[in-house]
Amino acid sequence: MTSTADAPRSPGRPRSIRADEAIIEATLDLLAEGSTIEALSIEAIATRAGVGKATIYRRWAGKDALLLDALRRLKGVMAQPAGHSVRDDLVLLVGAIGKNVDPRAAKIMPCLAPAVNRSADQFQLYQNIISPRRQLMREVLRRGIDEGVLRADIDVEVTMALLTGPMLIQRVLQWNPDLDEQSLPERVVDAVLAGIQAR
Amino acid sequence: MTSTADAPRSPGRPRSIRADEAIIEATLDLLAEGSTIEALSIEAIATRAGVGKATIYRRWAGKDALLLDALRRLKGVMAQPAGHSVRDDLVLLVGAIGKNVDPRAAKIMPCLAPAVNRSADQFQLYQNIISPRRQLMREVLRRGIDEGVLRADIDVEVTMALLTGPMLIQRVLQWNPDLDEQSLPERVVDAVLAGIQAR
DNA sequence: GCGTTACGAGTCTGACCCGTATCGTATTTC
DNA sequence: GAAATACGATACGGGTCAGACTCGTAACGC
Repeated sequence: MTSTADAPRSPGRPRSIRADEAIIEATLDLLAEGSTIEALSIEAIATRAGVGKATIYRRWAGKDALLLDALRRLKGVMAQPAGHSVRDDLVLLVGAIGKNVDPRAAKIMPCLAPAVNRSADQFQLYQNIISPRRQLMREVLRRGIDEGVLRADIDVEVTMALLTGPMLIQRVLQWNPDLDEQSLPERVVDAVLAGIQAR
Repeated sequence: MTSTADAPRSPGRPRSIRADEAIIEATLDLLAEGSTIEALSIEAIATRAGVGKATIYRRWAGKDALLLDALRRLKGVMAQPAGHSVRDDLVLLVGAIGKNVDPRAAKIMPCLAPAVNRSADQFQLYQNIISPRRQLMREVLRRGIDEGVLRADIDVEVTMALLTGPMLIQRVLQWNPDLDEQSLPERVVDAVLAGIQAR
């Protein structure tokens, strides 16, 4: 991002904040409506935002830079576990997967899958977004171990994948159309807690 | 697909099977090399296949139809569980996730994530590929219940998501770069079997 | 050999897009 | 009010691509 630096003082008309907002919003809207990342054109964004193309190029170097900013805007606030019950905290965190504050996020996420694997930048962006969330879950699991609610010999990293994976493939890929998405967090957490082996 | 119908008998030169193959192969190659679905152009495919554009349009109505056929070709043979140990069968099935006979499949799969959510056709194609695999896993789980190895009260559908999800997000999204992909199937299966709750 | 169809290669029109430049106008500082 | 910079709109050259088409040639049935 270039604008709103600590600017000593510049002459001339200042950049419109409304234009900034409109451009970002238009980008996210178009993505959420089904445009894929590369089908997204600056021209379409400008039209949608009611803005001249030059206004976009004045702020960002190109589509990639704009996308980076737009997606950053999307990640929103992380869910905050209450800290009482380990199970309830896990249900909260699992339920928050792929469910950002911004409802457009759910539609946009699948589009990122290809980008994540092809561009190191996008991969880093993705990791930057999810690694603090992983950390949050890691802490809850560690707390569970400390409190004796969870076994001490579990593999925390694998457990995180166990909790996250089912939710993610369901939200991003609609992996199994017969699975009820709403009750899934609870059922996943309880299944992981209990295990499936007869005993 | 249009060719190789039960054709009563047609005059003129028959369609070249080699061209059919070359076009499909070129399509898969280009996808595996990093082209996204929509960046893929008929022109590029024709050039890569050493084929005229008309030869492609003579067989398929457009890019979508061609892609549908190409991806169908990709799904390959399903892993076949041995049927001795439920755990070993599950490890085999989980290990086979996203690991098709065709090595290009792993590179291509992430590209499909956006398509799956935007086109009903692509969604159906995806479900057609994975639902028999889900069925295979379902049968193993049911067998485990019958044999008393697994508890009778488990939710089979959720358990499948539990086993599949972690592997899929790791292979498709590189969700957690620190997770060792090779040992993951075993660790996932064992964790799901045992559960994580202290007891 | 003749009609038919396919072949690879290439051409052509019409979209669409990028990134830059140039309008006339609006908003700011000095 | 003058200089500077922003604005939306639009035009531009350069590029890629879809699809339909045209070549001259090749392979088949009769």
